[in-house]
Amino acid sequence: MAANEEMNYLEKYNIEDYDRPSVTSDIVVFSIFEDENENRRKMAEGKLSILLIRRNVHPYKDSWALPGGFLRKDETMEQCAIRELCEETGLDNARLIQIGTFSKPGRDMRGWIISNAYLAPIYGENVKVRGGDDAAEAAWFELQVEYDDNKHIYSINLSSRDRDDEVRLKAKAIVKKNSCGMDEYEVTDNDGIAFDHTEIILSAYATLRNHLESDGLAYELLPEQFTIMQLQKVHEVILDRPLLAANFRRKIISEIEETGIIEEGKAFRPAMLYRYKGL
Amino acid sequence: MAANEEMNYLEKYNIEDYDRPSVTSDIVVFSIFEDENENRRKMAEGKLSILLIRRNVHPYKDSWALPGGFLRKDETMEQCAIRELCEETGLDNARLIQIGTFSKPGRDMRGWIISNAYLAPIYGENVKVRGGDDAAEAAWFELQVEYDDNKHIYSINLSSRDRDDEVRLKAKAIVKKNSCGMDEYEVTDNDGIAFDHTEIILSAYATLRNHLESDGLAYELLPEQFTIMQLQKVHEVILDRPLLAANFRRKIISEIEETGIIEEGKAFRPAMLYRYKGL
DNA sequence: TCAAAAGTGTTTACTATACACCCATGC
DNA sequence: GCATGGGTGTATAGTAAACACTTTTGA
Repeated sequence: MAANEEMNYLEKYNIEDYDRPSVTSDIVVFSIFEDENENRRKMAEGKLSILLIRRNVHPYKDSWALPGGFLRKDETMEQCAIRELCEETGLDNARLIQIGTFSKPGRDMRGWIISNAYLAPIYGENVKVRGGDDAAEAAWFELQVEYDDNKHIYSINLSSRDRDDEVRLKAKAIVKKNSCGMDEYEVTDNDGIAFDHTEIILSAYATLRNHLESDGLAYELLPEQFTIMQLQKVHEVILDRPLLAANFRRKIISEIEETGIIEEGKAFRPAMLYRYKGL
Repeated sequence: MAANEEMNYLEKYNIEDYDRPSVTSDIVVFSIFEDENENRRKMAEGKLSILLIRRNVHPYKDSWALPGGFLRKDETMEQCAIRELCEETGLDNARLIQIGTFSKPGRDMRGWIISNAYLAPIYGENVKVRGGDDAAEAAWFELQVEYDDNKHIYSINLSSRDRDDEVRLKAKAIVKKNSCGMDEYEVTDNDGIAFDHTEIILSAYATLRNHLESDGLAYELLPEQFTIMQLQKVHEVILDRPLLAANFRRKIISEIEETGIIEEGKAFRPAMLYRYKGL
């Protein structure tokens, strides 16, 4: 009886009667690339970078944007993000962390479009990036974030890697608590970053820093086998401060294990390679 | 020129061409209610409770569900959640924490509907709850969550407060890591909880525990002025373990301040009332 | 007087931090 | 030899946990 009634109801129910938004995922793909090394005695420094695509369609044609795309009917939000990430990088086993929902009315001039944003830390050394259908090209940008503690202003600088013509993008944003106590970024200056992607990048950066130690994200940015110093450099680049090697070793030694393999070819004492125990 | 070209493009662009989901917010409203006190010498114990509504429309007619509703064109996702919370409780200044996106195909038999879920810890002592348009009634349910460490199974028990006929809801779920390393709940048993709301409640509970200390959520569950022991009871109920009063006091004393007012009327030494300094 | 919370003091263990020191390597 | 990272030891400071003890209240 009740089941019958329910079936009747569902048949009459037409979801088209209500206004609906388009839903997208945007992904902030992080990777760390080693600089060219001028001094053989020193370890290479790394730069935190994110993947951007240059749009070849309107709106924001020729601007740089985060990779992402529309949610399809047969997939979850995460699967959508994984699919987009895979289209862009070929990687299909990355870890994704949800950053939040971006839904401010007017954020996309094409209409009512909301975005669920994710971050994906990857080891990008061997990854070939390629643009999707609405992108002319994809490129890595070194990310530099500065924070003015007094004015609560974040400045971000992005500069392209591996391109003949260097591209530089800049933006500034003020952090505020919104009406329900969440951090929110209000962009005040923007040079070359499409949509509200500055806010998404800043949120992703904050989430990456917060989840770095508690969630083992640093290991995603390294190959499966790595030295402790490589792991330390990842932490240093993301936390943006130097760490003491002796203390760092003791702190993380319990969550990694020796591979037995010893690194060769460096102009200093060779190090053991470790792997993540996976908590 | 370029601006003109962009305008032309946007005019031709028809967002209706693409398939779109309906988007809702669901809110897990937490509150702690003191039990009746049989012993005047003891402080009342509290029970963690959540707010559910009984659906009076299909699907899941007569089942209990989380309050929530459809996203409107002129609001953000958070504003949608605030609006729904206000409709249900009259509160318009609660803190909301985003739990995540629930988007599994088929999660709602009415069609393609995805949900962004939030949690809202509130001080509910004086709040009158009422159902919205698709709800026959709203009621508080005491929430009890148990975890089997070996089998990775969560059991949740909900039992109604302040109702003539006691309602009991139950469910079990297995925790797994999904393909991108996030925790996911797979419901194995369910008695009376609508949609995938068991998963949402479990995610909310985990988020509440995780953010309790780092984010000052405990203060949302108390009136503006409170004793340290009241604050400790909130922590104890949520973390589900006893704490030592002497240590707890020292741990949180730096984030609260004295009001100067001293509690009266208890059958034991009166306590200072404090307020949250707000980090 | 008594039970229970309010509040202080103290001991012990653990963790974070800083730094001194030796080792191993390629140039 | 020497600069640099690899790795160990150790002293100090701060925090967390456990517990003993005194104070204050209403019944």
